Amino acid sequence: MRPTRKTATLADVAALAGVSQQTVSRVVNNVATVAPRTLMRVQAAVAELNYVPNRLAQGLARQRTQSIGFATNDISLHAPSQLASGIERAARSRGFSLIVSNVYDYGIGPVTQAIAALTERQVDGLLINASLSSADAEEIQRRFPGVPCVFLDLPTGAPVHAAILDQYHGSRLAAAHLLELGHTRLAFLREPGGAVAEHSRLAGWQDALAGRGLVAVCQEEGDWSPVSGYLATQRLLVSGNPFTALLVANDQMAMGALRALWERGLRVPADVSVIGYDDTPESALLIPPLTTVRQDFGTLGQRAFGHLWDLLAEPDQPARVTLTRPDLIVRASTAAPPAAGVDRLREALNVLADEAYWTKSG
Amino acid sequence: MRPTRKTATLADVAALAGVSQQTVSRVVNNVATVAPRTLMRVQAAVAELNYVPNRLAQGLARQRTQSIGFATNDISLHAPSQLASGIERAARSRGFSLIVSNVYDYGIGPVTQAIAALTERQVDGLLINASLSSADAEEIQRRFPGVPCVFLDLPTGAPVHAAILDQYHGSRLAAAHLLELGHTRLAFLREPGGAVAEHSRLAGWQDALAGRGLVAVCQEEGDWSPVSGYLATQRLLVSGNPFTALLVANDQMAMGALRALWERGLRVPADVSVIGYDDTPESALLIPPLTTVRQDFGTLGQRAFGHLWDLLAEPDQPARVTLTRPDLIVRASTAAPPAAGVDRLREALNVLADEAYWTKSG
DNA sequence: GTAGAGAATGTTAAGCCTAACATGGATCCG
DNA sequence: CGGATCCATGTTAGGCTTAACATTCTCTAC
Repeated sequence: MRPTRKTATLADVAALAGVSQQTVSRVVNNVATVAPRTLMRVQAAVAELNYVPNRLAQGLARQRTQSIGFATNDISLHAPSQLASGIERAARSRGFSLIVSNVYDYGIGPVTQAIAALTERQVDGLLINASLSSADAEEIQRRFPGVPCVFLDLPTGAPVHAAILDQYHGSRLAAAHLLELGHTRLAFLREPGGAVAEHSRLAGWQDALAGRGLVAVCQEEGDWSPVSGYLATQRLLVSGNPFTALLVANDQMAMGALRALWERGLRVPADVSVIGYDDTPESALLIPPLTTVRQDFGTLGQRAFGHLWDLLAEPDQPARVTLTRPDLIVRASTAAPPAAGVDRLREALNVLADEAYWTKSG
Repeated sequence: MRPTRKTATLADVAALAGVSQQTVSRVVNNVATVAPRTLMRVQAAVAELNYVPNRLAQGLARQRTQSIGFATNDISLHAPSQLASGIERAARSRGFSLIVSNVYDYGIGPVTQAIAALTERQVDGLLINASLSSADAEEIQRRFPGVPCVFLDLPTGAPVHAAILDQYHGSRLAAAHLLELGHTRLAFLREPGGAVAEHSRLAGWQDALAGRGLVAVCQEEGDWSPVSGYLATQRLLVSGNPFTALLVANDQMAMGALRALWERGLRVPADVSVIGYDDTPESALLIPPLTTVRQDFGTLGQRAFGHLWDLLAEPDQPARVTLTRPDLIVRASTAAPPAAGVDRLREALNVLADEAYWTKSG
């Protein structure tokens, strides 16, 4: 056994104070009554030895670790890092620690892996922020029985505990705004993997358009990064399907889009309207300020922890979904379509529109 | 005692396989030789019961938890979240988990608090990303003896283990670039708390200017956010001290600065040069693309974990600092000062320059 | 004066795992 | 054939804490 025992244990404190370990435990946890004299002696000993309970041993004995796991898409991204911050704040204020486990790929497998790393550590509960279908979420619940889970990115109707932003609603809002302005030729710059998730931002756009009998004139996929938005927009511009409005799955990609349009000499919103998603701190200061859908991930994180907290107290309650509806923030990047229609765009791009597709969707 | 024992333990596996716990432990940890027949029986039992070792118990027995703590400034910010991502990746690939603890304020107190939440959990080591002086770092080492620490934001000469970006060097680079272009009237938009840290970005600017006998024409402080950069730039513009170049402590604030200048009708870089710091994914796509200092926090995070990993294997090695020098990325937001000097700026702002200050610093 | 209640404290046995030592058998050698 | 050696496995004693029960002591009430 390693002899380098550096931190004091209950036994040390008990010996110094001349009481049993249990009494010290009672003092430290402030439980049951301890005689005032004893209390003082013990507190003095605790202070002198600088005693701090070992949470590992505590966890083993109590079968509660006061820690929660956060399995998330790459935490360096906007949403996950905001969430993490909110969760950590709420967790620590109640004595909980946060263990983070990145999900490195799409699909249920990588999520399960990430969660396994957390449950091994006996976390009391899980917060899961990964793009999952309703069925995936249920499968995960089954795979880790007895571990309270709150999901953060799910279809609204999933039969599990969830604290979610109604992204579908938000993206419908965005699309509706453009439709109301009179746009009929819309392009999508969708999120990665969005095509498969029924609650994706893409889905909201599609359904809003479908309500008017429209489909996207063209669409491309990005990876959330500004540069992917830039490149995808370039591809959209040369696709031969001119558009007067562009729906983008997040603000960072929208920023790249703004740049790509600017490089082609296209004015936003005079020639093309652009709408983003998230309302990052940058968005209001872009040129032009970006119309977008506001989501407050920090608050969502705190709320999600609150939900999990309830669940820890009463694990068998029926599945409950806390839904937060995002708001549309109308700024200066959207306007009515140009009177000249897509003429200017065509001209700027110097492309011949694909007439067949054109007539069909316009 | 709670009877809801859900996960299998070593004892369960041992009973099923008809061997001792120790033998199961040997199989699971792949240590010492086990007879092939026994091995198979045990593996079958492990698979059947879905046995996974309890890391809490393991940690208690081994006195090693295979977890590390990350004490950091608000993880929702650019640098911390990038760091966290890199650290988590490196850590998990070696079987370590990452516990995150936010530091909610400046100074050594909040850092100590954040760390305490981690050491209670018996983390094997610490990665600390908080703006600290050399003395603070030593104090922290003393406060948590026996816990290997690697610091991520320190003066270069600190006598502790550190993996740092030479921010001082980076900001000197930025200032030198502007000086070479011929600017003599420079303004600073510094980081929060920067005024007190000898290794701050502010310090690099100051020293570079001092090398030419210059001081900043005016300066303001931001909180890293784009909007703070916007507001601070507005204050700079009306301060009565015209400048031809603006040094900003991070790209997000620089973005706000760009906007503020644009609103006043000032062209970048024709009227004012702007230089940022970090090279965020957005920076290359701004209008104009931002000249900045590139820092790769993700890689730094991985490297820092590597450093800590070495330290875990051999805790008593002498303090070592891994220094990474950032690069200046010259894009389109910087150029020679306008021939007309600050006339255009004055005109745009319609202010009377404070002649006293003017003569002194110009 | 003594039963009974209640307060203050102690003792024991977990919680799940590993380290260190112990044992039993097979193998080998002179 | 006895003892040394090695392999495969078991036993015991922790690691640090808490839960559950046990004990002692002091009051109170009849």
